[in-house]
This record gives sequence, C-alpha cells and structure tokens, in this order.
Amino acid sequence: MKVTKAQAQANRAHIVETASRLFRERGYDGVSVADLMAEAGFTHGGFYKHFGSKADLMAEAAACGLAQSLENSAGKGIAGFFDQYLSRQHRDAPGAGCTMAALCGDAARQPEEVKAAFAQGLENLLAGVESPQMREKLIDSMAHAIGAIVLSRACPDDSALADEIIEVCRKEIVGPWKHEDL
Amino acid sequence: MKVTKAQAQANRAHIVETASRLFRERGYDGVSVADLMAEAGFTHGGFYKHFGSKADLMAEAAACGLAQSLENSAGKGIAGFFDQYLSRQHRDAPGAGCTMAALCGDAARQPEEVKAAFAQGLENLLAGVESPQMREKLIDSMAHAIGAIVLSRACPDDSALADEIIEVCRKEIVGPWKHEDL
DNA sequence: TGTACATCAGTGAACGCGCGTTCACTGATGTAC
DNA sequence: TGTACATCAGTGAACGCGCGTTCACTGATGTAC
Repeated sequence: MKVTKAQAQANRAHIVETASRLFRERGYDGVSVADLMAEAGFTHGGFYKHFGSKADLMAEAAACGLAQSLENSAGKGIAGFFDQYLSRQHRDAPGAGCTMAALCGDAARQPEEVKAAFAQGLENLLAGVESPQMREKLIDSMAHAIGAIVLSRACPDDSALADEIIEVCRKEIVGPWKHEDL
Repeated sequence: MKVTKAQAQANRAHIVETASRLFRERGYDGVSVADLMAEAGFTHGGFYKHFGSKADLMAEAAACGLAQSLENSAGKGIAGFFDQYLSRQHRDAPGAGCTMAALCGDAARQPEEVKAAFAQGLENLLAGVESPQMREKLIDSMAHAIGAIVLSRACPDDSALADEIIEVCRKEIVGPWKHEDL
C-alpha cells in the first residue's frame, strides 16, 4: 500500500526522531532495525526504502538529536542551560536528554560519518559565540558537563556517588556563568 | 590437555587483562567471546571454565582496568597525572588508557555488577584524599577530564576540534593542581 | 618412590537466536492521455 | 474530468552470518595407595 509523498516524508522524519531517542536510551548496538521500525509503527522491511544502511540512519539521527538540543537550549541563558543539564532528571532520562552525553562513547567507535555529525553538532553549539575566550570557556564547560553526566550514569542507579558527581560539577560549572550571563 | 594449577590461574589472569584492553579499544559489544579467547591465545570453548558469563568477565575486566590505572597514576602527583591524561597520546590509545574514559558510556547500559565495579574504581581513586574539599575537587577534575577525552574521541580523527578540546581542558584542569601539589 | 585412577583446563563442533539486509509482492498514489 | 497504467512506500518471509553458550571429548596433572 503506497502512501502520499507528504506522508512518506513525515514517516521518514518520525523514524529518524524515534531512532534518535532509542539510540540515546540503549546505544547504537542496543537498537535493532526491527526494534526501531516496530517502535515507529512500521515493519522492518520498509527501512531500506528510506535509508541506505543502519550506519546512515545513525549519522542522521545524531544530527537530528544534536539539532534538537540546540533548539531546546535557546533562550534560557548559558547558566540556565547548564543548571538544567547537570540535574538528576537529565541523568535519569537519556532518551529526552543530550545526544552527546548519551552517545559520545559509542560515537568514538562508529564510522567517520557519525563522528562528523557529532563534531558538526558541537560546532553549531559554538557558532553563537562572540570571542575566542568565550569559545574556549564554552568548550571547557561542555566537556566538563558531559563528563559529569557520563560518569554519573556509569555508577549504580540511586548510588550516593552518582548524585555527588552531579552536585559537585554543577556547582563548579554553573557558578562562573552566572556572572558572565547577566 | 590439562594444565598446571598455577598455569591455569595465570591463563585466567591473562584473559582478564586481554579483555580489559580489548573492551577499552572496541567496547563491550565490539568484542566477542571467540575474539577475546583467540587474542589471548586460546579457543573459545574454555571460556566457561573460568567465567560464568560474558557479563561476569566484563565486571572483572572493569575492576582490573581501574586498578591498573590507579597503580599507573601513583607517584606522579595529581597535576602530573592530569597532564598525561589530557594528551593526544591518551586520546589515541584507549587500549592503554583510562578504563573510565573508554567505557563509561557503555557501562551505563550494562548490568549492575559492571556499574558497581566502576563506582568502586572511582572510590578507590578518591581513597587517598585527606579533606572533603580535596575530594570534591578531585571528583570535579575527574569528570572534567573524562568528558574531555570522551568528547574528543567522538570527533573525527585528526580534526582540529578534537585537539582543541584536549588543549583547552588541559589548561583549565592541570593549572589549579600545580599550586595544590607542591 | 611407583602405579592406577580421578580431575579438570582446554578443544572444537554444534545449538538456537537475533542481527542487518534482500526480495517478491501489494495496493493506494501519482501521471499520461 | 475520467480512465489506464506506472510508481513506489510499506509488508513479511527469507538469506547468511556471527553471537553467547553448551557439550562430548582429550590428555596432562594431581592424588590415593
């Protein structure tokens, strides 16, 4: 059964968005093509009408997730952004959270096209910056914040250490931006 | 062909060390039991004479790798430790580097026993610390340094951005420890 | 110390299973007249 | 506008493959006498 061109395009976008969320939750290897298509409401066979391979979809889902993060961060100020970033809610909901925090470790072992999407996503985040000093500070804080989430998630759920990592890093990261921002 | 008890014990340790390296290089899903045993110089069937499951080995390999890092870091001072940590050599050689930097992202999606090994490894690193302030500072710097390596590795190899992340974070992290150390 | 037997680390074929990908088919959509 | 045909998004069975794990077997080691 064929489908409207507009519908097909919408379905494709829906698959990419679903993939972006599932990959963040379970990692690239933790989501099969059949899993993904079922979650998106389709059967697995149609996948290759939209994408050349799973790797192609991975790169596209990464770009999609990183663009989403950028939109979500707009207009809340840098201190506000990191304050929300370094929270238990973010740590406990990778599917709704930062693609970098969820998939950086996986990305390092993926094809160049996926890594290129990550680098581009980070550059887009840095694009709004005025000075080289500001750029350095933002790179530093992003790496710091990603490290805090990633390290916290590697600890057992509900462990005191997991909370401690988030709390300590939030103090250190958010503090300096409060003065910068206003 | 049976083997001396001492030899069997040495073989077991060799398998754990090989696993620790391979997991860091390729991730938990990137190393099969057959791969690992071949790399260690055995056939795959013997694996279950030493370990109950691949997950058991993963937890043991994590503990082994984290203990190794601790030994390697001894006696070079905290500033020296981070100076070496935040280098291109470390970024480009995950198999010889920090287990946390290489596998934190994977660990988040592994069974509780693996995550417990990570938390314990981090606590061991913090065990030598005197004051609560020092503990906070060290947690903060570890998260920061791990984030820098992980984010840098997610960028395309030989990209300027990958180097920039390492350089910027090294300045920020190592600086403060230089005064603390001496 | 020497002999007979039990143990068990290591071997390699085999297991069921889920993976990414392919393919013949369907039938509503889009198009040519 | 109405009709006939081509297109192609989506279906579901099937493919070969590598995975984690099991198992009957081997033969040197460890042990009992």
